[in-house]
Amino acid sequence: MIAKTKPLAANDVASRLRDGIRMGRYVPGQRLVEADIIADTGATRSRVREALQRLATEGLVTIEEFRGASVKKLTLDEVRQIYRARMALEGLAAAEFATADKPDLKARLQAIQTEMDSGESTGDHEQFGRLNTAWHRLIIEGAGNDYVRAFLATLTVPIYRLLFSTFYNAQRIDAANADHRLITAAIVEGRAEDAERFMRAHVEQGFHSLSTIHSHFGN
Amino acid sequence: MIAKTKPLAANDVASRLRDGIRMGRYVPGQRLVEADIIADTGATRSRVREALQRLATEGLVTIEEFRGASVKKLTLDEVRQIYRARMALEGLAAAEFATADKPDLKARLQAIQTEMDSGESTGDHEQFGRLNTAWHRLIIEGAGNDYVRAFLATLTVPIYRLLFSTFYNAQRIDAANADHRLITAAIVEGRAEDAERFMRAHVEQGFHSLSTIHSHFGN
DNA sequence: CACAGGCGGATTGTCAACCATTTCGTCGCC
DNA sequence: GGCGACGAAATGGTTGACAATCCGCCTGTG
Repeated sequence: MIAKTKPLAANDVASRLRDGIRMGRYVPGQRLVEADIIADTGATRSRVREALQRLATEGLVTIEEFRGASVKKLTLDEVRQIYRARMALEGLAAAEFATADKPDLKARLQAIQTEMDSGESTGDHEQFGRLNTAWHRLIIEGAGNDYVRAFLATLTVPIYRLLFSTFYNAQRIDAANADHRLITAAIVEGRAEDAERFMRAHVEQGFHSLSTIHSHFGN
Repeated sequence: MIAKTKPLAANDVASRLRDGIRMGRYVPGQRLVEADIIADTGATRSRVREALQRLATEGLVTIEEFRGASVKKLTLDEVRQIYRARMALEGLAAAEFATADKPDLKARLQAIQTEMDSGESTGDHEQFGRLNTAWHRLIIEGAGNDYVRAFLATLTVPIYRLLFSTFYNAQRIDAANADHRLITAAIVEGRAEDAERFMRAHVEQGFHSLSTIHSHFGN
């Protein structure tokens, strides 16, 4: 990479805002005022506007005419739709990864799995959350489908905080890890159909656990 | 719609370019010069640039630094990835439509089906192409999942011309329509699993028919 | 005191002009 | 004919300005 002294490219501003939304620094419904972002990032207005446009096409923020950008609020039904799409796409990814001939990636998946197993009942939800995202991301990478990867990336961002909130229950962690074990084994052993079926069930289960907690879903 | 005297919004410019790419007015690899688009559409440069940026994030065009935008060339492997993603998402859409309680939409699907059946062996590939797109689009709409709809929209645009090229074979039309009949029946009768399985097989078959013709796939 | 209406600051939408940087064809020279 | 410099063309990006709109606040009236 090149170390530029330039202020900030539009991509950087977009990434920064994306992270801010993912990490909960910006809450749903909050307005993203151009001038504030300029003050924060030092980017020019055109850059900021371009970044906001990009986030809007990703569905992360909504732009209303003369009202500007605000972090998109998710309906429960929209969360459901996201999970259905994830079900189909991550299921596909698991199946493709299983049939792919990528021993090194499969070894890494197995490594993450054993790490999750070892720290399973410690109840460290933060560590499990990290391993969980790494596990999912590795499967997506293993599928080798860039379109699927891009779609899933945009699907995962708006529900990132919600994902973590489900793991505050130790029982849920154990259940999720049991799913993970099944899926990891199926992928490593090349059983594509099993991998897909288990992954779909896993994602669906994730939505059910989530919808029982659904607290914030503004209107 | 509102009849504005304004020149052209960025969205309009993007749609126009999208249609141009879909219809083959712009061929893969062709450069999209800002000044030409300005002359064509009457939009300002900022609009045009914004539109091109948007198309770039959609993956329709590639932007190289100081070289500008050009219509993206698709590798055969990329086409395969698109079809795999379509398989998963349209399969999901068929299943969701089957379980949904939308009698009017299902009736419209049946209507399109009978129209396709009636004109099946006439070999009118253009009409079949139109009905085919209407059929697929209706199923996506029937699923009621906006994320899936958006993803499939961006997936379908770059392969639109290729879709039509497979229908220049009357035999292929008959085979495709046989698939359609199975899927339509499954959706109308609410058999979600069948609808999904048949739709996945249908999309996969579409890729196979296409890959036997693969002539243009620059590099 | 309640409320309708207007006023002005704040924010966004849009454009035009400007300059730097790079690409690429062309022309002259060897 | 080949090669290098030059300049037009195209893009990347910034700045400033102005219009349109929203929203809080203030005032006048009943």
